[in-house]
Amino acid sequence: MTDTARIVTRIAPSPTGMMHIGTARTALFNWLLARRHGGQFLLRIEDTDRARSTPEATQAILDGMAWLGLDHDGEVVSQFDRAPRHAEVARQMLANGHAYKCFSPQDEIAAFREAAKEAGQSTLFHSPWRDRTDHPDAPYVIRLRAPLDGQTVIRDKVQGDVTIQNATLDDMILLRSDGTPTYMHAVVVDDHDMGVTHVIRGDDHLNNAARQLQVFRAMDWAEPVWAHIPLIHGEDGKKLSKRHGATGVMEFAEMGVPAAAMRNYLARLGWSHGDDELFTDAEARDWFDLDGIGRSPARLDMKKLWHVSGWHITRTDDADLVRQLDAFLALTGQPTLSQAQKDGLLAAMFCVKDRARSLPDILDKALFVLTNRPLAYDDKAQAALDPASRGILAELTAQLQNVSWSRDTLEGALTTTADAHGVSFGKLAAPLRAALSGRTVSPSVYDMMLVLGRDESLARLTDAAAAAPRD
RNA sequence: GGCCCGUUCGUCUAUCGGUUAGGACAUCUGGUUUUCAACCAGGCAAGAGGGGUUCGAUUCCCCUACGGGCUGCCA
Repeated sequence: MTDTARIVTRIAPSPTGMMHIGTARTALFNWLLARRHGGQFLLRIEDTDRARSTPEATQAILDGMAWLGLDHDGEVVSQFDRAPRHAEVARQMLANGHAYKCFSPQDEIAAFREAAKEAGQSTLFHSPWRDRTDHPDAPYVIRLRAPLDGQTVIRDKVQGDVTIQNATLDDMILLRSDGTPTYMHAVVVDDHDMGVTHVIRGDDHLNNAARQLQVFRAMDWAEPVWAHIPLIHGEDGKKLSKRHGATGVMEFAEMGVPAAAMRNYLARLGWSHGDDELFTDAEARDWFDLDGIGRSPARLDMKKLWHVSGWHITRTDDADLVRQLDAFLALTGQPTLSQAQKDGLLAAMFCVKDRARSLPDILDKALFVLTNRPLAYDDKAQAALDPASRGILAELTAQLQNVSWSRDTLEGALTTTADAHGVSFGKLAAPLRAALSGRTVSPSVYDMMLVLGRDESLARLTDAAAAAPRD
Protein backbone atom coordinates (compact mmCIF):
# COMPACT_ATOMS: atom_id res chain seq x y z
CA MET A 1 0.00 0.00 0.00
CA THR A 2 1.29 3.34 -0.88
CA ASP A 3 -1.41 5.97 -0.53
CA THR A 4 -2.92 5.38 2.84
CA ALA A 5 -3.68 8.99 3.52
CA ARG A 6 -7.42 8.73 3.61
CA ILE A 7 -8.78 5.31 2.89
CA VAL A 8 -12.48 4.86 2.37
CA THR A 9 -13.83 1.42 1.62
CA ARG A 10 -17.32 0.05 1.40
CA ILE A 11 -19.36 -3.10 1.16
CA ALA A 12 -22.25 -2.86 -1.25
CA PRO A 13 -24.43 -5.95 -1.13
CA SER A 14 -27.71 -6.35 -2.92
CA PRO A 15 -30.57 -7.31 -0.61
CA THR A 16 -31.92 -10.33 -2.40
CA GLY A 17 -31.49 -13.11 0.10
CA MET A 18 -29.42 -14.10 3.08
CA MET A 19 -25.98 -12.62 3.55
CA HIS A 20 -23.66 -14.84 1.59
CA ILE A 21 -20.42 -16.01 3.13
CA GLY A 22 -18.55 -14.49 0.20
CA THR A 23 -20.14 -11.14 0.88
CA ALA A 24 -19.07 -11.47 4.47
CA ARG A 25 -15.47 -12.07 3.47
CA THR A 26 -15.49 -9.14 1.08
CA ALA A 27 -16.91 -6.99 3.85
CA LEU A 28 -14.22 -8.22 6.20
CA PHE A 29 -11.41 -7.31 3.79
CA ASN A 30 -12.83 -3.85 3.29
CA TRP A 31 -13.31 -3.41 7.00
CA LEU A 32 -9.81 -4.64 7.77
CA LEU A 33 -8.19 -2.26 5.30
CA ALA A 34 -10.16 0.73 6.55
CA ARG A 35 -9.60 -0.05 10.20
CA ARG A 36 -5.93 -0.69 9.70
CA HIS A 37 -5.38 2.74 8.23
CA GLY A 38 -7.81 4.65 10.37
CA GLY A 39 -10.04 5.15 7.38
CA GLN A 40 -13.73 4.71 6.87
CA PHE A 41 -15.78 1.63 6.10
CA LEU A 42 -19.14 2.41 4.54
CA LEU A 43 -22.22 0.31 3.93
CA ARG A 44 -24.43 0.75 0.92
CA ILE A 45 -27.42 -1.38 0.04
CA GLU A 46 -27.69 -1.91 -3.71
CA ASP A 47 -31.42 -2.03 -3.97
CA THR A 48 -32.00 -0.63 -7.43
CA ASP A 49 -33.59 -3.89 -8.50
CA ARG A 50 -36.99 -3.28 -6.96
CA ALA A 51 -38.38 -6.62 -7.97
CA ARG A 52 -35.76 -8.62 -6.10
CA SER A 53 -34.89 -6.35 -3.19
CA THR A 54 -36.63 -7.00 0.10
CA PRO A 55 -36.53 -5.32 3.51
CA GLU A 56 -35.98 -8.72 5.07
CA ALA A 57 -32.84 -9.21 3.04
CA THR A 58 -31.58 -5.79 4.05
CA GLN A 59 -32.15 -6.73 7.65
CA ALA A 60 -30.32 -10.00 7.07
CA ILE A 61 -27.30 -8.04 5.87
CA LEU A 62 -27.43 -5.77 8.88
CA ASP A 63 -27.73 -8.78 11.17
CA GLY A 64 -24.84 -10.54 9.48
CA MET A 65 -22.62 -7.50 9.76
CA ALA A 66 -23.56 -7.02 13.40
CA TRP A 67 -22.86 -10.63 14.26
CA LEU A 68 -19.52 -10.56 12.51
CA GLY A 69 -18.69 -7.39 14.40
CA LEU A 70 -18.04 -5.37 11.27
CA ASP A 71 -19.08 -1.90 12.29
CA HIS A 72 -19.55 0.57 9.51
CA ASP A 73 -19.15 4.33 9.55
CA GLY A 74 -21.96 6.72 8.84
CA GLU A 75 -25.50 5.94 7.83
CA VAL A 76 -26.47 2.99 5.69
CA VAL A 77 -26.88 4.30 2.17
CA SER A 78 -29.76 3.11 0.04
CA GLN A 79 -28.80 3.13 -3.59
CA PHE A 80 -32.42 3.36 -4.63
CA ASP A 81 -32.83 6.61 -2.70
CA ARG A 82 -30.10 8.13 -4.78
CA ALA A 83 -31.83 7.47 -8.11
CA PRO A 84 -32.34 11.18 -8.81
CA ARG A 85 -28.62 11.75 -8.48
CA HIS A 86 -27.85 8.86 -10.81
CA ALA A 87 -30.25 10.30 -13.39
CA GLU A 88 -28.63 13.69 -12.97
CA VAL A 89 -25.22 12.29 -13.80
CA ALA A 90 -26.61 10.40 -16.77
CA ARG A 91 -28.08 13.66 -18.07
CA GLN A 92 -24.73 15.34 -17.62
CA MET A 93 -23.12 12.64 -19.68
CA LEU A 94 -25.80 13.09 -22.28
CA ALA A 95 -24.97 16.77 -22.34
CA ASN A 96 -21.24 16.34 -22.63
CA GLY A 97 -21.55 13.72 -25.34
CA HIS A 98 -20.44 10.73 -23.30
CA ALA A 99 -23.86 9.16 -23.50
CA TYR A 100 -26.75 8.97 -25.93
CA LYS A 101 -30.40 8.02 -26.14
CA CYS A 102 -31.11 4.60 -27.57
CA PHE A 103 -34.59 3.85 -28.85
CA SER A 104 -34.08 0.24 -29.77
CA PRO A 105 -36.93 -1.84 -28.33
CA GLN A 106 -35.95 -4.48 -25.85
CA ASP A 107 -37.47 -7.35 -27.79
CA GLU A 108 -35.59 -6.26 -30.86
CA ILE A 109 -32.29 -6.44 -29.01
CA ALA A 110 -33.21 -9.78 -27.54
CA ALA A 111 -34.04 -11.10 -30.98
CA PHE A 112 -30.73 -9.88 -32.29
CA ARG A 113 -28.83 -11.64 -29.54
CA GLU A 114 -30.80 -14.78 -30.09
CA ALA A 115 -29.99 -14.82 -33.77
CA ALA A 116 -26.35 -13.95 -33.21
CA LYS A 117 -25.99 -16.78 -30.76
CA GLU A 118 -27.59 -19.19 -33.19
CA ALA A 119 -25.19 -18.12 -35.88
CA GLY A 120 -22.28 -18.42 -33.49
CA GLN A 121 -21.54 -14.73 -33.88
CA SER A 122 -20.80 -12.05 -31.35
CA THR A 123 -23.86 -11.08 -29.35
CA LEU A 124 -22.45 -7.64 -28.72
CA PHE A 125 -25.21 -5.17 -29.47
CA HIS A 126 -24.34 -2.02 -31.35
CA SER A 127 -27.12 0.50 -31.05
CA PRO A 128 -28.09 2.17 -34.29
CA TRP A 129 -28.91 5.28 -32.28
CA ARG A 130 -25.39 6.02 -31.20
CA ASP A 131 -24.93 8.69 -33.84
CA ARG A 132 -28.46 9.50 -34.91
CA THR A 133 -30.20 12.71 -34.08
CA ASP A 134 -33.63 12.03 -35.57
CA HIS A 135 -35.04 11.01 -32.23
CA PRO A 136 -38.59 9.69 -32.23
CA ASP A 137 -41.05 10.38 -29.47
CA ALA A 138 -40.67 7.01 -27.85
CA PRO A 139 -39.26 5.39 -24.73
CA TYR A 140 -35.49 5.27 -24.63
CA VAL A 141 -32.59 4.22 -22.47
CA ILE A 142 -29.44 6.23 -21.97
CA ARG A 143 -26.34 4.40 -23.04
CA LEU A 144 -22.69 5.13 -22.45
CA ARG A 145 -20.91 6.22 -25.60
CA ALA A 146 -17.94 3.94 -25.06
CA PRO A 147 -14.75 4.09 -27.06
CA LEU A 148 -14.91 1.78 -30.10
CA ASP A 149 -11.26 0.91 -30.26
CA GLY A 150 -8.19 1.00 -28.12
CA GLN A 151 -8.05 -0.77 -24.77
CA THR A 152 -8.88 -0.18 -21.18
CA VAL A 153 -6.46 -1.24 -18.51
CA ILE A 154 -7.69 -2.04 -15.05
CA ARG A 155 -4.83 -1.57 -12.66
CA ASP A 156 -5.85 -4.10 -10.08
CA LYS A 157 -4.02 -4.62 -6.78
CA VAL A 158 -4.85 -8.29 -6.77
CA GLN A 159 -5.11 -9.28 -10.42
CA GLY A 160 -2.40 -7.03 -11.73
CA ASP A 161 -2.93 -5.04 -14.90
CA VAL A 162 -5.87 -6.44 -16.79
CA THR A 163 -6.25 -5.25 -20.36
CA ILE A 164 -9.61 -5.32 -22.07
CA GLN A 165 -10.08 -4.48 -25.75
CA ASN A 166 -12.70 -1.78 -26.00
CA ALA A 167 -14.10 -3.45 -29.09
CA THR A 168 -15.32 -6.30 -26.89
CA LEU A 169 -17.37 -3.96 -24.74
CA ASP A 170 -20.81 -2.66 -25.63
CA ASP A 171 -22.39 0.65 -24.84
CA MET A 172 -23.80 -0.20 -21.46
CA ILE A 173 -27.10 1.17 -20.32
CA LEU A 174 -26.87 3.90 -17.72
CA LEU A 175 -30.54 4.71 -17.29
CA ARG A 176 -33.37 2.32 -18.03
CA SER A 177 -36.41 3.37 -20.01
CA ASP A 178 -38.27 4.01 -16.78
CA GLY A 179 -35.57 6.44 -15.75
CA THR A 180 -34.04 4.27 -13.04
CA PRO A 181 -30.30 3.66 -13.02
CA THR A 182 -28.64 0.35 -13.73
CA TYR A 183 -26.27 -1.09 -11.19
CA MET A 184 -23.32 -0.45 -13.48
CA HIS A 185 -24.01 3.24 -13.48
CA ALA A 186 -25.20 3.67 -9.91
CA VAL A 187 -22.17 1.95 -8.44
CA VAL A 188 -19.82 4.43 -10.06
CA VAL A 189 -21.80 7.50 -9.08
CA ASP A 190 -22.21 6.27 -5.53
CA ASP A 191 -18.60 5.28 -5.05
CA HIS A 192 -17.54 8.68 -6.29
CA ASP A 193 -20.04 10.62 -4.21
CA MET A 194 -19.26 8.62 -1.10
CA GLY A 195 -15.57 9.25 -1.57
CA VAL A 196 -14.66 5.59 -1.87
CA THR A 197 -10.94 5.27 -2.51
CA HIS A 198 -10.56 1.49 -2.58
CA VAL A 199 -13.01 -0.85 -4.25
CA ILE A 200 -12.50 -4.37 -2.93
CA ARG A 201 -15.09 -6.75 -4.36
CA GLY A 202 -15.57 -10.15 -5.91
CA ASP A 203 -13.77 -10.82 -9.17
CA ASP A 204 -17.11 -11.44 -10.85
CA HIS A 205 -16.92 -7.67 -11.26
CA LEU A 206 -13.51 -7.61 -12.86
CA ASN A 207 -14.79 -7.30 -16.41
CA ASN A 208 -17.38 -4.78 -15.31
CA ALA A 209 -14.64 -2.55 -14.00
CA ALA A 210 -13.54 -1.80 -17.54
CA ARG A 211 -16.93 -0.37 -18.39
CA GLN A 212 -17.31 1.40 -15.10
CA LEU A 213 -13.96 2.98 -15.71
CA GLN A 214 -15.48 4.64 -18.77
CA VAL A 215 -17.99 6.42 -16.57
CA PHE A 216 -15.29 7.63 -14.21
CA ARG A 217 -13.40 9.02 -17.16
CA ALA A 218 -16.42 10.53 -18.84
CA MET A 219 -17.11 12.44 -15.64
CA ASP A 220 -13.45 13.17 -15.09
CA TRP A 221 -13.59 11.59 -11.66
CA ALA A 222 -10.59 10.06 -9.95
CA GLU A 223 -10.71 6.31 -10.32
CA PRO A 224 -10.47 4.20 -7.18
CA VAL A 225 -7.87 1.60 -6.38
CA TRP A 226 -9.30 -1.70 -7.56
CA ALA A 227 -8.90 -5.03 -5.84
CA HIS A 228 -10.92 -7.89 -7.28
CA ILE A 229 -10.75 -10.86 -5.01
CA PRO A 230 -11.47 -14.46 -6.06
CA LEU A 231 -14.79 -15.96 -5.13
CA ILE A 232 -15.10 -18.68 -2.52
CA HIS A 233 -15.87 -22.11 -3.88
CA GLY A 234 -17.61 -25.09 -2.33
CA GLU A 235 -15.76 -28.13 -1.05
CA ASP A 236 -16.04 -29.71 -4.49
CA GLY A 237 -14.36 -26.75 -6.13
CA LYS A 238 -17.50 -25.59 -7.86
CA LYS A 239 -19.14 -22.29 -7.25
CA LEU A 240 -20.43 -22.09 -3.70
CA SER A 241 -24.16 -22.66 -3.65
CA LYS A 242 -26.96 -24.01 -1.54
CA ARG A 243 -26.01 -27.59 -2.13
CA HIS A 244 -22.72 -27.04 -0.33
CA GLY A 245 -24.47 -26.68 2.97
CA ALA A 246 -23.81 -23.43 4.72
CA THR A 247 -23.56 -20.42 2.44
CA GLY A 248 -25.11 -17.76 4.62
CA VAL A 249 -23.12 -16.13 7.44
CA MET A 250 -25.86 -16.60 9.95
CA GLU A 251 -25.84 -20.32 9.34
CA PHE A 252 -22.37 -20.34 10.82
CA ALA A 253 -23.59 -18.29 13.75
CA GLU A 254 -26.31 -20.88 14.26
CA MET A 255 -23.76 -23.67 14.21
CA GLY A 256 -22.03 -21.94 17.08
CA VAL A 257 -18.90 -20.56 15.48
CA PRO A 258 -17.72 -17.57 17.52
CA ALA A 259 -17.61 -14.40 15.43
CA ALA A 260 -13.93 -13.88 16.20
CA ALA A 261 -13.14 -17.33 14.82
CA MET A 262 -15.21 -16.64 11.74
CA ARG A 263 -13.27 -13.44 11.13
CA ASN A 264 -9.98 -15.27 11.52
CA TYR A 265 -10.98 -18.09 9.22
CA LEU A 266 -12.50 -15.85 6.59
CA ALA A 267 -9.54 -13.50 6.63
CA ARG A 268 -7.16 -16.39 6.12
CA LEU A 269 -9.26 -17.77 3.28
CA GLY A 270 -7.62 -16.18 0.30
CA TRP A 271 -5.36 -13.88 2.24
CA SER A 272 -2.15 -14.73 3.99
CA HIS A 273 0.51 -13.20 6.14
CA GLY A 274 3.39 -15.64 5.90
CA ASP A 275 2.70 -18.76 7.91
CA ASP A 276 0.37 -17.12 10.39
CA GLU A 277 -2.81 -19.13 10.63
CA LEU A 278 -4.35 -18.27 13.96
CA PHE A 279 -4.52 -14.67 15.02
CA THR A 280 -6.50 -12.10 16.92
CA ASP A 281 -8.47 -9.21 15.49
CA ALA A 282 -5.75 -6.84 16.54
CA GLU A 283 -3.14 -8.82 14.67
CA ALA A 284 -5.32 -9.07 11.59
CA ARG A 285 -5.72 -5.31 11.61
CA ASP A 286 -1.99 -4.82 11.96
CA TRP A 287 -1.16 -7.24 9.19
CA PHE A 288 -3.88 -6.86 6.60
CA ASP A 289 -2.70 -5.75 3.22
CA LEU A 290 -4.01 -6.03 -0.31
CA ASP A 291 -0.69 -7.56 -1.33
CA GLY A 292 -1.41 -10.60 0.75
CA ILE A 293 -4.54 -11.53 -1.16
CA GLY A 294 -4.23 -14.54 -3.43
CA ARG A 295 -5.50 -14.80 -6.98
CA SER A 296 -7.06 -18.23 -6.96
CA PRO A 297 -10.45 -19.17 -5.54
CA ALA A 298 -10.46 -20.87 -2.16
CA ARG A 299 -12.72 -23.57 -0.83
CA LEU A 300 -14.54 -23.62 2.42
CA ASP A 301 -13.19 -26.26 4.80
CA MET A 302 -15.36 -26.91 7.83
CA LYS A 303 -12.70 -29.00 9.55
CA LYS A 304 -10.28 -26.14 9.57
CA LEU A 305 -13.00 -23.72 10.60
CA TRP A 306 -13.66 -25.84 13.67
CA HIS A 307 -9.98 -25.89 14.50
CA VAL A 308 -9.85 -22.11 14.30
CA SER A 309 -13.03 -21.97 16.33
CA GLY A 310 -11.55 -24.07 19.10
CA TRP A 311 -8.46 -21.92 19.24
CA HIS A 312 -10.49 -18.78 19.69
CA ILE A 313 -12.79 -20.29 22.30
CA THR A 314 -9.79 -21.25 24.39
CA ARG A 315 -8.56 -17.69 24.27
CA THR A 316 -11.81 -15.90 24.86
CA ASP A 317 -12.56 -14.31 28.20
CA ASP A 318 -14.91 -16.48 30.32
CA ALA A 319 -17.51 -13.79 30.87
CA ASP A 320 -17.48 -12.99 27.18
CA LEU A 321 -18.05 -16.63 26.36
CA VAL A 322 -21.05 -16.79 28.65
CA ARG A 323 -22.42 -13.76 26.87
CA GLN A 324 -21.88 -15.41 23.49
CA LEU A 325 -23.47 -18.60 24.74
CA ASP A 326 -26.59 -16.74 25.79
CA ALA A 327 -26.75 -14.96 22.44
CA PHE A 328 -26.28 -18.26 20.67
CA LEU A 329 -29.20 -19.81 22.52
CA ALA A 330 -31.40 -16.83 21.73
CA LEU A 331 -30.39 -16.93 18.07
CA THR A 332 -31.25 -20.60 17.75
CA GLY A 333 -34.54 -20.25 19.56
CA GLN A 334 -33.53 -22.14 22.67
CA PRO A 335 -34.22 -21.19 26.28
CA THR A 336 -31.63 -18.66 27.38
CA LEU A 337 -29.51 -18.97 30.48
CA SER A 338 -30.81 -18.35 34.00
CA GLN A 339 -28.59 -16.37 36.32
CA ALA A 340 -27.71 -19.56 38.16
CA GLN A 341 -26.68 -21.20 34.92
CA LYS A 342 -24.57 -18.23 33.95
CA ASP A 343 -22.85 -18.38 37.32
CA GLY A 344 -22.33 -22.08 36.93
CA LEU A 345 -20.90 -21.69 33.46
CA LEU A 346 -18.58 -18.98 34.63
CA ALA A 347 -17.29 -21.26 37.37
CA ALA A 348 -16.94 -24.25 35.06
CA MET A 349 -15.57 -22.45 32.04
CA PHE A 350 -11.94 -23.05 32.91
CA CYS A 351 -12.33 -26.79 32.53
CA VAL A 352 -14.53 -26.90 29.44
CA LYS A 353 -13.39 -24.08 27.19
CA ASP A 354 -10.14 -25.65 26.11
CA ARG A 355 -11.83 -28.80 24.92
CA ALA A 356 -14.68 -27.22 22.97
CA ARG A 357 -14.68 -26.29 19.31
CA SER A 358 -18.04 -24.58 19.14
CA LEU A 359 -20.51 -22.78 21.36
CA PRO A 360 -22.92 -25.72 21.62
CA ASP A 361 -19.90 -27.87 22.32
CA ILE A 362 -19.22 -25.80 25.43
CA LEU A 363 -22.79 -26.20 26.53
CA ASP A 364 -22.57 -29.93 26.05
CA LYS A 365 -19.33 -30.29 27.96
CA ALA A 366 -20.62 -28.07 30.73
CA LEU A 367 -23.83 -30.04 31.08
CA PHE A 368 -22.85 -31.21 34.57
CA VAL A 369 -23.16 -27.70 35.88
CA LEU A 370 -26.27 -26.81 33.90
CA THR A 371 -28.48 -29.61 35.11
CA ASN A 372 -29.97 -30.19 38.55
CA ARG A 373 -30.53 -33.22 40.68
CA PRO A 374 -31.74 -35.78 40.23
CA LEU A 375 -29.42 -36.41 37.32
CA ALA A 376 -30.54 -38.41 34.35
CA TYR A 377 -27.88 -41.04 33.69
CA ASP A 378 -27.26 -42.07 30.15
CA ASP A 379 -26.83 -45.73 29.30
CA LYS A 380 -23.09 -45.85 29.73
CA ALA A 381 -23.22 -43.96 33.01
CA GLN A 382 -25.89 -46.35 34.16
CA ALA A 383 -23.61 -49.25 33.35
CA ALA A 384 -20.71 -47.68 35.22
CA LEU A 385 -22.85 -47.52 38.34
CA ASP A 386 -22.92 -51.21 39.01
CA PRO A 387 -23.61 -52.46 42.54
CA ALA A 388 -19.96 -52.80 43.44
CA SER A 389 -19.14 -49.34 42.25
CA ARG A 390 -22.07 -47.89 44.11
CA GLY A 391 -20.79 -49.52 47.23
CA ILE A 392 -17.43 -47.85 46.84
CA LEU A 393 -19.15 -44.58 46.05
CA ALA A 394 -21.12 -44.79 49.30
CA GLU A 395 -17.93 -45.27 51.23
CA LEU A 396 -16.22 -42.49 49.39
CA THR A 397 -19.10 -40.20 50.19
CA ALA A 398 -18.59 -40.84 53.87
CA GLN A 399 -14.88 -40.19 53.60
CA LEU A 400 -15.37 -36.93 51.80
CA GLN A 401 -17.77 -35.70 54.45
CA ASN A 402 -15.09 -34.08 56.54
CA VAL A 403 -12.14 -33.33 54.29
CA SER A 404 -11.42 -29.79 53.27
CA TRP A 405 -12.64 -29.19 49.72
CA SER A 406 -9.48 -28.68 47.74
CA ARG A 407 -7.82 -30.47 44.89
CA ASP A 408 -5.10 -31.90 47.10
CA THR A 409 -7.34 -33.36 49.77
CA LEU A 410 -9.78 -34.65 47.19
CA GLU A 411 -6.98 -36.32 45.38
CA GLY A 412 -5.73 -37.86 48.60
CA ALA A 413 -9.16 -39.17 49.52
CA LEU A 414 -9.79 -40.70 46.14
CA THR A 415 -6.42 -42.38 45.99
CA THR A 416 -6.88 -43.80 49.46
CA THR A 417 -10.30 -45.17 48.62
CA ALA A 418 -9.09 -46.71 45.41
CA ASP A 419 -6.20 -48.37 47.19
CA ALA A 420 -8.43 -49.64 49.97
CA HIS A 421 -10.52 -51.46 47.41
CA GLY A 422 -7.60 -52.61 45.37
CA VAL A 423 -8.83 -50.87 42.28
CA SER A 424 -7.08 -48.48 39.96
CA PHE A 425 -7.89 -44.85 40.10
CA GLY A 426 -9.43 -45.17 36.69
CA LYS A 427 -11.81 -47.79 37.94
CA LEU A 428 -12.97 -45.43 40.65
CA ALA A 429 -13.10 -42.40 38.41
CA ALA A 430 -15.62 -43.97 36.04
CA PRO A 431 -18.54 -44.35 38.48
CA LEU A 432 -17.58 -41.10 40.15
CA ARG A 433 -17.77 -39.36 36.80
CA ALA A 434 -21.13 -40.94 36.13
CA ALA A 435 -22.41 -39.86 39.52
CA LEU A 436 -21.28 -36.28 39.08
CA SER A 437 -22.20 -35.74 35.45
CA GLY A 438 -24.59 -38.49 34.48
CA ARG A 439 -22.21 -39.44 31.70
CA THR A 440 -19.00 -41.28 31.04
CA VAL A 441 -17.41 -38.38 29.23
CA SER A 442 -16.89 -35.17 31.13
CA PRO A 443 -14.28 -32.79 32.48
CA SER A 444 -11.91 -34.03 35.16
CA VAL A 445 -13.69 -35.41 38.22
CA TYR A 446 -11.66 -33.07 40.44
CA ASP A 447 -12.64 -30.06 38.42
CA MET A 448 -16.27 -31.04 38.57
CA MET A 449 -16.23 -31.52 42.32
CA LEU A 450 -14.52 -28.22 42.79
CA VAL A 451 -16.99 -26.43 40.53
CA LEU A 452 -20.00 -28.13 42.06
CA GLY A 453 -18.87 -27.60 45.63
CA ARG A 454 -19.06 -29.96 48.59
CA ASP A 455 -22.81 -30.04 49.17
CA GLU A 456 -23.84 -30.58 45.57
CA SER A 457 -21.08 -33.08 44.92
CA LEU A 458 -21.89 -35.20 47.95
CA ALA A 459 -25.58 -35.04 47.16
CA ARG A 460 -24.93 -36.39 43.67
CA LEU A 461 -22.72 -39.13 45.06
CA THR A 462 -25.39 -40.09 47.53
CA ASP A 463 -27.97 -40.17 44.75
CA ALA A 464 -25.81 -42.42 42.66
CA ALA A 465 -24.93 -44.74 45.52
CA ALA A 466 -28.61 -45.19 46.24
CA ALA A 467 -29.69 -45.52 42.63
CA ALA A 468 -31.45 -48.77 41.91
CA PRO A 469 -29.77 -50.75 39.16
CA ARG A 470 -31.67 -50.59 35.96
CA ASP A 471 -33.54 -53.64 34.80
C1' G B 1 -19.23 -18.68 -29.30
C1' G B 2 -16.22 -14.03 -27.72
C1' C B 3 -13.46 -11.76 -23.78
C1' C B 4 -11.24 -11.97 -18.82
C1' C B 5 -9.21 -14.56 -14.47
C1' G B 6 -7.18 -18.77 -12.20
C1' U B 7 -4.21 -23.83 -11.56
C1' U B 8 1.85 -25.73 -5.40
C1' C B 9 0.40 -31.77 -0.57
C1' G B 10 -6.89 -34.16 0.10
C1' U B 11 -7.84 -28.63 1.84
C1' C B 12 -5.98 -23.33 3.08
C1' U B 13 -1.38 -21.53 1.76
C1' A B 14 4.47 -19.79 1.83
C1' U B 15 8.00 -19.19 -2.09
C1' C B 16 8.56 -12.98 -5.29
C1' G B 17 15.07 -17.67 -10.85
C1' G B 18 19.17 -21.21 -7.32
C1' U B 19 15.25 -24.15 -1.00
C1' U B 20 16.16 -31.38 1.11
C1' A B 21 9.55 -26.78 -2.04
C1' G B 22 8.09 -24.46 4.29
C1' G B 23 3.64 -24.01 7.62
C1' A B 24 -1.52 -25.10 9.04
C1' C B 25 -6.06 -28.32 8.84
C1' A B 26 -7.17 -33.34 7.83
C1' U B 27 -5.01 -38.21 8.11
C1' C B 28 -1.58 -42.07 10.15
C1' U B 29 2.02 -43.61 14.24
C1' G B 30 3.91 -43.06 19.07
C1' G B 31 3.83 -40.39 23.90
C1' U B 32 1.09 -38.18 27.97
C1' U B 33 -3.57 -39.28 30.50
C1' U B 34 -9.24 -40.53 35.50
C1' U B 35 -13.06 -40.44 30.34
C1' C B 36 -13.33 -37.08 26.10
C1' A B 37 -10.71 -33.26 24.26
C1' A B 38 -6.33 -30.82 24.56
C1' C B 39 -1.16 -31.22 24.33
C1' C B 40 3.89 -33.21 22.71
C1' A B 41 6.95 -36.06 19.05
C1' G B 42 7.09 -38.15 14.32
C1' G B 43 5.22 -40.04 9.36
C1' C B 44 2.51 -39.73 4.59
C1' A B 45 1.53 -36.01 1.04
C1' A B 46 2.27 -30.97 -4.00
C1' G B 47 4.39 -27.39 -8.45
C1' A B 48 -2.17 -29.75 -14.30
C1' G B 49 0.39 -31.30 -19.24
C1' G B 50 3.64 -29.73 -23.25
C1' G B 51 6.90 -26.33 -25.38
C1' G B 52 10.24 -22.34 -24.86
C1' U B 53 13.70 -18.20 -22.34
C1' U B 54 17.94 -19.05 -19.01
C1' C B 55 23.99 -21.58 -16.59
C1' G B 56 19.49 -22.70 -13.73
C1' A B 57 12.72 -22.76 -13.57
C1' U B 58 7.23 -23.82 -9.06
C1' U B 59 8.72 -18.76 -10.17
C1' C B 60 9.16 -15.40 -16.77
C1' C B 61 6.69 -16.35 -21.98
C1' C B 62 3.51 -19.40 -25.32
C1' C B 63 0.11 -23.49 -26.26
C1' U B 64 -3.25 -27.24 -24.38
C1' A B 65 -6.41 -29.17 -20.57
C1' C B 66 -9.41 -28.20 -16.55
C1' G B 67 -12.09 -24.68 -13.27
C1' G B 68 -14.42 -19.94 -12.63
C1' G B 69 -16.33 -15.20 -14.26
C1' C B 70 -18.41 -11.59 -17.68
C1' U B 71 -21.01 -11.28 -22.14
C1' G B 72 -28.83 -8.54 -19.06
C1' C B 73 -33.33 -2.19 -19.37
C1' C B 74 -29.75 -8.43 -12.59
C1' A B 75 -26.45 -7.06 -9.08
